[in-house]
Amino acid sequence: MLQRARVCVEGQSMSTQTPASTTTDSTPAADAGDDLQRSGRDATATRHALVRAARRRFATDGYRATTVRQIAADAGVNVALINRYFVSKEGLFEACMLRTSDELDTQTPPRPADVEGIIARLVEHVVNAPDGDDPLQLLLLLRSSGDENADGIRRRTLEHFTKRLATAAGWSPTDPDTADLMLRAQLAIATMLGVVMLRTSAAVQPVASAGSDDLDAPLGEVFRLLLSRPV
Amino acid sequence: MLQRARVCVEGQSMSTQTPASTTTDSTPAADAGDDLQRSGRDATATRHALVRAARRRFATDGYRATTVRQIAADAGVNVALINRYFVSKEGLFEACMLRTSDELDTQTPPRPADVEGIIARLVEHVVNAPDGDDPLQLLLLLRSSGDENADGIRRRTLEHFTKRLATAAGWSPTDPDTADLMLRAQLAIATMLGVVMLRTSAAVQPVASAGSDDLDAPLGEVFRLLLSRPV
DNA sequence: CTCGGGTGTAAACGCATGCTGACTTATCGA
DNA sequence: TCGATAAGTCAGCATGCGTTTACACCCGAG
Repeated sequence: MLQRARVCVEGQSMSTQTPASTTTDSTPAADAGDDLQRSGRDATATRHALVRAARRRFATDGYRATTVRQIAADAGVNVALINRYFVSKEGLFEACMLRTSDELDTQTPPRPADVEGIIARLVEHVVNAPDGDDPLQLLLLLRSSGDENADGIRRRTLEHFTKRLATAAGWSPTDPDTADLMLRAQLAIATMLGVVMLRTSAAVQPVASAGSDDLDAPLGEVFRLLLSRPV
Repeated sequence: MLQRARVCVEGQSMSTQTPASTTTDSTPAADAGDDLQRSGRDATATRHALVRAARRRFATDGYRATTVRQIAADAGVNVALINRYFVSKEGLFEACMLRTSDELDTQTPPRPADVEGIIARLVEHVVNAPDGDDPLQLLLLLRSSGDENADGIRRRTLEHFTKRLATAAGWSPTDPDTADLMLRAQLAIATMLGVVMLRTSAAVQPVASAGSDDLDAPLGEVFRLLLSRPV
């Protein structure tokens, strides 16, 4: 190892970030080449830019098809910095996965339950797939790096997300009546992932060009069927 | 191009195939290394073995992560024969995709409708995912090679499958009451793909180890909700 | 027998990839 | 002001990839 080798998630802990970067959060940015012309010399911003670019590339193109040079170019950063800050390509992927895991955590409630609200948010995620970064992070959960570490994180993230969703829908480890909610919540997640996949990666019609008006109703039905308790 | 460059699907048109190959069809064969110790000198059998091995590799590991040497080793065949018979790795992928497209075609009825029967078959496909070759071919539909040709075939296959399923469920291009069935059929396909993905690629619990008893009911509900006309 | 084409083999080529180590440049406290 | 250290740059290495080329083998037709 070189020096200290800090493979951190650099998530909610950073505060003084993004200098000279106008597109910080939820701007569309359909083109892959933003983050350019940064006024360097800011390690935190550099790491952030790398993770941002990497998440997009990994999610859309997959792990193997993405090259570190592409990521570095997208982030407007020298290639060697990937190895400096994340040790390896796989370390960067792991950081992306951890970040997605954290974001997913903050977006799903820990314990209580408001099934209709949850359903609405799930649908929103799927529908907004082509734009923004939020739905792409879902596709990241389907991408395998082939490495034990990163894929373990991926599996645990999906299982944790499942438990969160099932809990929000009323699952309880003690109540045998809610035992199947775990599996049902996971089927809902599988549906989400499948739809996002078809919409973005494969661009299959008609679902790829379907809007909120077309998708809200059937998706809501499916999620309601899976997550609402039959009283 | 070298000589004639026949990139054929070699599907239903071959009859005198598989000499000295005991495991021809639906044997489990969870290990990746069958097809070995072939008694060479049979181009048809060689092509068949290559496609068989390639489909498994492409479906499980993805296009980029699969190497031609792996495929050749799985098929018990020299690497150069891939280029001889399929011109390139991408040509082999295209042949795999075409074969999947054809098999999917023969398995879905062309016009009539027996929704319950269709649903039962869809569920069967998903549940049997870890074993056999049938469900793996579904994952192939999610894999992108990055090439225009193969990915076009993939998109068209998915769209054709959508139309088949919607038609079987009662969709008619003239009847406006059935207009949304197209999208609903595609959501059903997305659900299938998502579940198979979670079961095989990510091995996420509890869906990965769920059996027919656990999956039949909720999956049937979802497919029925999406495909059955509300009278 | 011999010839020729179909089949399989072995070795290597060119290239792109991930990664490394030595170097330069900016930043900031003493 | 100045040097120590962090931040970034550059050229190149080693490897694995897809592909190609040249060669050996088998077998039926003439």
